Amino acid sequence: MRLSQYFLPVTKDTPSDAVVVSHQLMLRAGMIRQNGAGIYSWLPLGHRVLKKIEQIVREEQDRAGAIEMLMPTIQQADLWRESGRYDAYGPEMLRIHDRHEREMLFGPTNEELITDNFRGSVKSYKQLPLNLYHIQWKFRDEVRPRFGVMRGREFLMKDAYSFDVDAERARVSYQKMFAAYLNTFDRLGITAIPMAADPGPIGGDLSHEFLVLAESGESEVFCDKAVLDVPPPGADFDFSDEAALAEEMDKRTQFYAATDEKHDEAAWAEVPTDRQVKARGIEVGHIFYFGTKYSEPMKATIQTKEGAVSEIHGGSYGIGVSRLVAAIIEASNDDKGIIWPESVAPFDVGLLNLRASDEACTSACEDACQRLENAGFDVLYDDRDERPGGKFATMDLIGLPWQLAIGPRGLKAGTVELKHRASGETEELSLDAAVKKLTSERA
RNA sequence: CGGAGCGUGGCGCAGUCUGGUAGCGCAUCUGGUUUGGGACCAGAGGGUCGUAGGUUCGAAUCCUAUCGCUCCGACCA
Repeated sequence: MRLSQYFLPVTKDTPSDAVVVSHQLMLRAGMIRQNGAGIYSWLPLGHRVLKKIEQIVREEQDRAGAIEMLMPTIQQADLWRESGRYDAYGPEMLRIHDRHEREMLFGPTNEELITDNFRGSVKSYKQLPLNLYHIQWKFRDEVRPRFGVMRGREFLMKDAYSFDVDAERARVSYQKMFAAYLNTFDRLGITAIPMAADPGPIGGDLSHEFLVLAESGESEVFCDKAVLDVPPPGADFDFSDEAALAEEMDKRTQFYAATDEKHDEAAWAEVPTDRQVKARGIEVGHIFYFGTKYSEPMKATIQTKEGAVSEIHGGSYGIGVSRLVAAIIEASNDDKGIIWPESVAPFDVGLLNLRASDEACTSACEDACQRLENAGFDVLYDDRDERPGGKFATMDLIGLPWQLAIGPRGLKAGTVELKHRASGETEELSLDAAVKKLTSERA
């Protein structure tokens, strides 16, 4: 992509409305633009990141056996009446009317809708277990939206819903999502700690929030440092191995980890002092088992092997996709700007033409661009005829993993400048060597 | 919803107290000089001061109402 033909409205000044670093950087890097409180347009650069995160989330859900579908953003009120949540949900749910004065709502979540989809088609235990998910925009009329897309009113969420024949099988479904979440966040380049959460009406131990440690986090968290060192299940993990699934969960839950809501001073005191981590965290995922909470009022039943009619046991599993964009930035930035993990960077390489008015320099850049793109890299090529200073600053701001700068001075010596954004390491090498290095780094 | 603050060109701000019809920096456009880490010179375009009333000869400035945004608190991916 040529920067001269792209839409990347970066700014030097920080908009005064933004107080947290991720919000400031997203505005400055031209990723988002505000429309109203908690409502944002995703500009091209932000959109690319959003889509990359979404894709990783999708791949990991698929790997864990969940099946993607898509439910509408606007729903009829009927189902919510049936579940009893139309009244229970409160003003956070945006209620609207269509032209016939029918009561509608902009979905804040989808338990009702998915349960309705399910009960209409699934009648037998033979069709279980089932885990259906979608990645869709939600709207919650938050009392106080803030921090940019961190707490927006409109936000993109992955929500999965599991259906099982009984509580025991539901536990396995839950553990699959637990493991999938660990892999997902790992691939996104962040450490998200699973923490005991309020289990809701069913009780038990099956509710966890996943939190990324960051100063601007909205929750206070307490955990045993050891939980941070447990490696993720990994790409080879076998989701059909139930013993391994249970173990992945146990490996972490053996250590103390809780948000302020669930904090237990007595248990905390037992954590060795040198391992106590007290910090702030951003909730990026939340999973819970809710049993028959929806299947009961909505009569989502199946026939068991024995021929009995039984309510299914459900769980739901959310990941805040749009929030993750901000969370990743919170976890990875410096005074110059964003530092994207390679997996979610909007482009792989920023190519800087240091002297666009120079024919030799420009043709060298074109050549480099072509070669990198042929090698499968997404390249953002700054081909504008401008002085170099601003180009470097812009590239640092938008935080692409690699910067390749080509100018007449280096060309005379046969070299280009390759900089690794995260480490700041810069080296002068031939274009061939640079392309080779990037290719091998990727592998 | 309770408390605090703010709305002036795309962005950051000054001007408001002490009314006299709008200014600065960045960005943008033109021409020129430049070009290896946010250049310089000259020129130009762009706002009628959130909106609506009111007071006044005259309102960005005073009064009233209203809309919006931000921050702190209670809730959530």
